[in-house]
Amino acid sequence: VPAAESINPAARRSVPEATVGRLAIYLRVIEEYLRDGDEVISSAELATSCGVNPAKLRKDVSFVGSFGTRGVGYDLAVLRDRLADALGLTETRDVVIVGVGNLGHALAGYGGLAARGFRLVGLFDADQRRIGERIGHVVVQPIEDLPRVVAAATAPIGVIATPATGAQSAAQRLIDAGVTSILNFASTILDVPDEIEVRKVDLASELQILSFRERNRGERIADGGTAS
Amino acid sequence: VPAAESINPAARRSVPEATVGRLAIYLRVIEEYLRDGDEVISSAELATSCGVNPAKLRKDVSFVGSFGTRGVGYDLAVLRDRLADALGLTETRDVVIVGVGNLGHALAGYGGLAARGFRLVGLFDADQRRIGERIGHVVVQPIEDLPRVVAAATAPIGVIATPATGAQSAAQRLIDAGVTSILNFASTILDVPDEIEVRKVDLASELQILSFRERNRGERIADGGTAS
DNA sequence: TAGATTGTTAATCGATTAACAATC
DNA sequence: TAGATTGTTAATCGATTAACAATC
Repeated sequence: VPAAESINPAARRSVPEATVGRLAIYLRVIEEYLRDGDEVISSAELATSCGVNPAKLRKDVSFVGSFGTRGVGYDLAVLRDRLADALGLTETRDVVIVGVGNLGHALAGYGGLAARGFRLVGLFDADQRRIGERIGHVVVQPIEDLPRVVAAATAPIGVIATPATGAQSAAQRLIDAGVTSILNFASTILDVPDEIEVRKVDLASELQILSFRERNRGERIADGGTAS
Repeated sequence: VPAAESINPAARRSVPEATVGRLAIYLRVIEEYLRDGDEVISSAELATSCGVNPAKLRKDVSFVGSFGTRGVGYDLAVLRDRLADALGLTETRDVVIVGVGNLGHALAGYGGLAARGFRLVGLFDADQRRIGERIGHVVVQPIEDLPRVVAAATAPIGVIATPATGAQSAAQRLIDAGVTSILNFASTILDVPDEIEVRKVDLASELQILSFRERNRGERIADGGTAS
């Protein structure tokens, strides 16, 4: 008897973190198949293209719903729409970037943002000399203008692309302005309140992990094999 | 009776993937404490600074060895040396970057590389117009020169910073040249042989994960809380 | 009906963490 | 000796995957 539990709305199964990341990958690969004119795909084929186990793919998709056809596969257009919906890509999300050095420039010019429903609404730098520069259709503003831009945007995500020394201060300014989700490219652990969501991308750490694996080749006992 | 197992060298416990990533973080934070002139630290304090559970930190460190002092803590200099050693940072690792657009520029100019024992030995681009440009002390070369540079380097890590359309071809060139570890910034799943190690950093995916979390605030049932 | 493939259950595997004996 | 903190065990938790009933 499954009982009460399934009635409680708070118990609705939340999508695991790892699954969310993979759904984004599935979505991108699905779009490639659609561009090629395909209409239906099996979990086996899609999983191969995404570099995952078919069972894992089906399980991941099942968190969003069940809209495949047994004996046939998934309708690619339906799958795309449902995943995009689940990932919140039907509405545009605003993004502000703090720090307009090399990395900030790269992020600001990254076409993938707009392609996936993100809109860059602000570029900020503490360095006077960078103020006024135009990147794409956005002009670099002084960091003091951050609160005004955040207030005008709808729940923007803050991206920190400053040097490590400026990262904590950038985070504080973002939080004070009302930002609750931060993507941190600086190699610093940010000290933030619990309710602020932070993700960290650390280039040097990624290289260190690769470096470690290389050194330990062969020492490994049957590992999971993170293929691409 | 623990027996034979502990004798078999292949059974030597390998360091888990997730642990390797955190060791790199611990190392960076330890270096900050050393700069401040500190000499000893408890797992509790270091764990707080790194945003992890003290038990997890001790467990992670124990994969590398046991060199703390009960009742006292860890000697910071010893801990740094052992972690750096375990992560293979005592010897310099060579790095080549394929694709010198905005992101390639950012990576080439990233000071954190040299600071953590990585040496940029080659910059390559398929676009004629970019050949010859000097970034730092490295000059951009035509992609055809890749094999020669890789052959001269010691097991370099290949970084792909091309647009998505050029990523698979870049990967193939790297592999043909003899590279076995690849860090992929392009938003494409690379099709590579099993023995090639690939890590993927996808900016848009990171934003999508943040975006998803934001949308589902409150729906979550007591989650792990990935603090900073 | 026979063949194929999903959706889901249950088993497995690995990672996190509480707890505590060891020991400084 | 008393207090502190490590190193490690064992329990918990969550994620992966094999397997198969459901069903097109």
